[in-house]
Amino acid sequence: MNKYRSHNCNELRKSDVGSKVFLSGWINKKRDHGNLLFLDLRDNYGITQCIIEKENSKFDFLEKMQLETVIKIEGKVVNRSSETINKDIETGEIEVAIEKFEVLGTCKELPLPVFSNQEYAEEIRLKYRFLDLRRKKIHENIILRSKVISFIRSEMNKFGFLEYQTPILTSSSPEGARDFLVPSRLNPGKFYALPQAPQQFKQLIMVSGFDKYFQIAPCFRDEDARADRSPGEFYQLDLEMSFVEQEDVFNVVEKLLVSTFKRFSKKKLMFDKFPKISYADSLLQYGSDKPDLRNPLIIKDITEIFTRADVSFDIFKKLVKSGSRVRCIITKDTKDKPRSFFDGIDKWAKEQGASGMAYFTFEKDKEISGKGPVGKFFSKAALLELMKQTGANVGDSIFFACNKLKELERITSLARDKIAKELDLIDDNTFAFCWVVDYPMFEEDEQTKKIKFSHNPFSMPQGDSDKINFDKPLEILAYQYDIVCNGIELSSGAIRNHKPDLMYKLFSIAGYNQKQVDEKFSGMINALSFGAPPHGGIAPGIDRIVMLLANEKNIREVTMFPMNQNAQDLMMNAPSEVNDEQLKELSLSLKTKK
RNA sequence: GGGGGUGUAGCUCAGUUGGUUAGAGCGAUCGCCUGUCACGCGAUAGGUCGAGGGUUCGAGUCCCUUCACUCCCGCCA
Repeated sequence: MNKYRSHNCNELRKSDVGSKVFLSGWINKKRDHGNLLFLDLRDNYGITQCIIEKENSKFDFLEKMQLETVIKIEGKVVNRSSETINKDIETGEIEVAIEKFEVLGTCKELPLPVFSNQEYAEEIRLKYRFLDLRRKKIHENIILRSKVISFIRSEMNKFGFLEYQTPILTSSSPEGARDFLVPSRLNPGKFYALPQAPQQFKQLIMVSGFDKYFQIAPCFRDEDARADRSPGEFYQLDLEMSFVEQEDVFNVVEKLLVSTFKRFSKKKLMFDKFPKISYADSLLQYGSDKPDLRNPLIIKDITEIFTRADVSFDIFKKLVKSGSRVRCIITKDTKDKPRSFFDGIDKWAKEQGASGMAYFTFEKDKEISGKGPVGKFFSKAALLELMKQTGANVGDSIFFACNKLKELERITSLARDKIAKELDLIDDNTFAFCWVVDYPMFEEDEQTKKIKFSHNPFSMPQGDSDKINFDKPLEILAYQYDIVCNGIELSSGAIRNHKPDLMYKLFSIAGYNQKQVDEKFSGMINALSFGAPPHGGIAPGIDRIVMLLANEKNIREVTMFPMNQNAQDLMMNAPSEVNDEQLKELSLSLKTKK
């Protein structure tokens, strides 16, 4: 038995009554009755109520003790009478009668209370993160994160994957996010970059013949933060496999995510076998490549209707003639919804920067009619055709918008979400995973109109490499895929291009000549020409998985020591200035000096 | 880089149309209280109303500038 405790604060039960124990922990809460003091002692494991009476010579001293002081108490476990049992804590049937105690760590007046369910400003939570982390909810989130990570490690091992570390100091890459740079002392004027992901290394691990790799890998990207995106660093379950097709990667990841989510959440899984949706279909049906499949609403393209002579909705007809499209969302059996519901959506759409959402409800008295402000513009035949194309029935309503494709996708995607929330169609107690597949290899840069890689330049294009039509690069699809859960992008991956010739060809379309590719990706391209196996992988985001499991909307709630939005660590004061000596060693001088 | 929100006691917040001495709960300090588990009761202390400037007889409140935090857009293969 060690000198601090015989038991932890969640261990004592009725069967321990009568035994003498030592407990150490934090004073979570005191309830002072003047001649009788209740003191809740807390540690990582739980809470034990301790009591002391006036007769004890230590009473006055203990009565004055600050909350969050760390103490060791010595005493006897006693039974609680039935009416004083606390069912909310696991040790609630007993309490410890304090005989002696000792202060192990004093505590100043608290800048933020630990025992409270109040919300605090993040600034103060991050500055005193060690106090914040004592609080129940976040303490449990961090423990959950640890358990999820160990579970994933053990599952991956069971699947035959081995974990390998890859360098943290590596080279800057031209594609993707902004790099964090680290100046080299031994190589003046040169810089390392922190890896945005171990992308090239994991492929090199495959070329090195290791077959199945994984790593809980830190990734560093110098981009602006969001609620679900830490500035600076985050973690991925990075994995890669040799001699595999897309389907092999899917099988591993599906098994892993299903077992992880079933183990760590009570929510239902909508699919054990994740549906696959092509990128093109996803944009059409959901307006986004991150579809929330809990939402049953589907977007349909009804542009053709607006070319009919018996449709007189002239504003839309004119826009359609100049290249805009019309897309709609059907809501089931909404004929009795109040006018305010429909106008609310229209008003909301305008607030989102759209020109609004038109709507009407399909009604039938003797004949089909469209009830609503713009229903009158459609003939009976047009209405019937519209119902046929969209699957709408009498009593259903239609919301539609007209715009250029990209903007139309944006607004219908938002509307799909908004309408579903208004109608309460999304089951918050469900996880709906899906694969988004068949991403295009290239896309056109909106500003420069140049062709660029749409995702990962190392992805394998689909089809026989002899037969790919390189003259129409925007039509080339890649074996590139994403996992989406409840509208959140969890990860993306690909079957990689392991053929150097094909790689040069694809890079040339994106504007890199052979020499540039050799320079920028020397490690990779060199390796691929020495017998590279076909391989592929994926990298699910650990932080977002834990967010979903912990039901948190903010990534900082599942991160132990996060930085704030300006990428500062308020507790450690990072980043900080360095002295001239350090700069000199690194051959650096600062342009801006305060 | 741009847009929105917030900023008042250690913490969480209220503060009316611009009006005289800026409030509450929790916490702190002191006192009372032997069965609480958000214990209860009483008292006391605690404020550069984020900062600076302006309008006004008078500003927490209105205007301008600025700072911090946060959410979003851009960005993030």
